[in-house]
Amino acid sequence: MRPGVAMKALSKPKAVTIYEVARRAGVSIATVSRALRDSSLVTEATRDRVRAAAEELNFRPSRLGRSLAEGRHAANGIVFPDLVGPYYAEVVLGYEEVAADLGHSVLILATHGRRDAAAQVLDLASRVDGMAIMGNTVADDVVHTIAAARLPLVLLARPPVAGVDTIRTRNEQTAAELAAHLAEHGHRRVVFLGDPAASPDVAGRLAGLTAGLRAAGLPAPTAIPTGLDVTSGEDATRRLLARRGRRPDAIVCANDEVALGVHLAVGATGLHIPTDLAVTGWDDVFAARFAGLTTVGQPMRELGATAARWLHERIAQHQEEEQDPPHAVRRRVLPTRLVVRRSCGAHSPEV
Amino acid sequence: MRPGVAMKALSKPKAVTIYEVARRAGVSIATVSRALRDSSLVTEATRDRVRAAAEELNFRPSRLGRSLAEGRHAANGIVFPDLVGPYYAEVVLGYEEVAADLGHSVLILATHGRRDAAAQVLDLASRVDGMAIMGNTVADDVVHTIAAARLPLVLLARPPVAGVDTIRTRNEQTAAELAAHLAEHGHRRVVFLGDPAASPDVAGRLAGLTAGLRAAGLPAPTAIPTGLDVTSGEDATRRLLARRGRRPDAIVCANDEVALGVHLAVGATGLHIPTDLAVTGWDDVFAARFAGLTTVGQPMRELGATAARWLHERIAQHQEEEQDPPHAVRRRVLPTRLVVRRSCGAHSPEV
DNA sequence: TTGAAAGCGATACCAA
DNA sequence: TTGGTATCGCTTTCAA
Repeated sequence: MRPGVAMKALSKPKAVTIYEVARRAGVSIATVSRALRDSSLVTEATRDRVRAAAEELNFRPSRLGRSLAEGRHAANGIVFPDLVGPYYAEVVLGYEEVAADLGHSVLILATHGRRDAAAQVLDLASRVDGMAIMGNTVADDVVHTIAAARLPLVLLARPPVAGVDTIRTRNEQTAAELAAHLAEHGHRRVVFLGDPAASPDVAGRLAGLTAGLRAAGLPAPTAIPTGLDVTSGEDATRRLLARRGRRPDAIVCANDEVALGVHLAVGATGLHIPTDLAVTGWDDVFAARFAGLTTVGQPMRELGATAARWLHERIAQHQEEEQDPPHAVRRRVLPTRLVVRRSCGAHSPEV
Repeated sequence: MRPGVAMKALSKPKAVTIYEVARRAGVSIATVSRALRDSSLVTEATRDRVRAAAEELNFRPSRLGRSLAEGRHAANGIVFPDLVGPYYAEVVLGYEEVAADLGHSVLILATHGRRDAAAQVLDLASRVDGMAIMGNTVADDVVHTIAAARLPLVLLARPPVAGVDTIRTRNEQTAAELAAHLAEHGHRRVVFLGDPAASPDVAGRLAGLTAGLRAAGLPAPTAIPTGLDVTSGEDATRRLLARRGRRPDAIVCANDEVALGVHLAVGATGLHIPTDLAVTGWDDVFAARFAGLTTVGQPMRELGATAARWLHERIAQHQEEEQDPPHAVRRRVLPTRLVVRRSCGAHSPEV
């Protein structure tokens, strides 16, 4: 035994290819390919022989070779701002589950507000047969670029772009309901915590709130731009309560984490929710239930699942159809529902 | 204008390839490749010409072509059971963030307890340069198969496998601390809600609890196999409280969702936590704070981040090094910490 | 500095 | 039914 040779043999482990299987089975690579893909064009005997050879060599076909030849990735992607908080995780979960069932691998990309997000999204585009893009992740021109390249696309929780499917959840209308509810409970001075510029959803909620308050004969809410996490909610609340002048009697938050931050900060001051101050959130995250937070529930799982389903259809159409007229652009707004708990001053025992 | 031709032109949109860029720029494809990848082997003039041509044609290099030629995917994967609950989402987030920073795309795969999980994982293996596998997703033999194929691998929250890196969080020791804490508060009759067979983590927690109680001179806990979600916790609690005989005075749960389920079910009976019954969870999810739940915090983000970092190192080593001796197998157990809140009977004002 | 051509690992067409 | 071979789109020697 020559040690030098043994050493060499271990370096750069090459994967087993279809050629080796062919040689071992004594057939051509074409036959191997057919045998392994259950083509009816091979004798049972040959197929078994090939199978055995593949088995012995522990052959796993290269995805790259396959995809290049087939002209498809059998994978698709989803782009979201971040995975912090339950909201995006739920959407991604709904997406992954459906996509996997439909035979696609799933690539995820969290942009984290990075400046080079566009480049990352473009890179992702080169790895998939289609992708879903959520909220405020990339600018419209990037979406246009990708759409122009004819990559199947679905937009989530984002303003529509011409020619591209879009799914959103209802913001304005339910926010108006929330406003009406607050008005009924006698709240007059309403503050909104959230940055409408940060996300289309937030903007919609503020718009609906404003409209709802107006309809109840109340003044527009004071909007205070705030991040979407707990800490932002706490900080904003501390600043707000430290201000001189009349205290607001209701704080409507852009999402539940902010509202829970408010909850914590208010608790620390000795003020009581909802007696001294009403607080509401949005999303109905798991924790909202335990904090008794009035909020708005939205079908996050379904949002992701629908996106995956639509995307699948677009991809299938893209790959199969020869004639051009693609079916009409789809738009859908999923319903949301007001979830009343203690924090808004209601006295229903609902939990 | 001939409509027929125009129609035809629209079907099967072919992507722009390097050949067209080459033709347009009046150079060879080799030069295009070099120019676009900032090789020092091209004149500035040529490079600019190529760049311009690429720009005009809106050329995006094919990932498949590139990867096939380079022999790497520039992508890696993470396998987890599900994305339900905050735990896995956090781990995946930590993973994605680091992996993206290191230039890898991320493929996710939730096995959802499917029977064909092994096949899915094997498929994933053919799409990545390395992968992280969490908890109870696939059997050890699948892990062995993948490891044998020399695909870089990191195991998460899972018993070690020979030759493969593993990262876990501390279970036994902290569970024993928890037991001691409960004993101090005078709890004697302890029930454990969770299925040790379901996950190595759960088994570790039960083992630590048992050891801790024994050390305090108390009998072993009664273990009731339970799922890991809220509903399972509620159901188990209802059954437990309906049983005749002495009620337990502490329920230790395998994770926070179960504990919060207990919380809800107990609340519905009119019993009071912690006066009538102590309850503890595990994970310190966001909601635990608002439910006043005593639990154990673990660094989920860091778990994912570390996995991504280790995997990156393994991949780099795998692709670059010629000589064989790979560096030693790594094992790490990340620390966890007891988070005492109201639900265990402590009277600390901590929130 | 540039170009021709040999891979990379499959699929699928066309003959045999 | 099988085999030979072109093809997918790129990277990277090897020559010029």
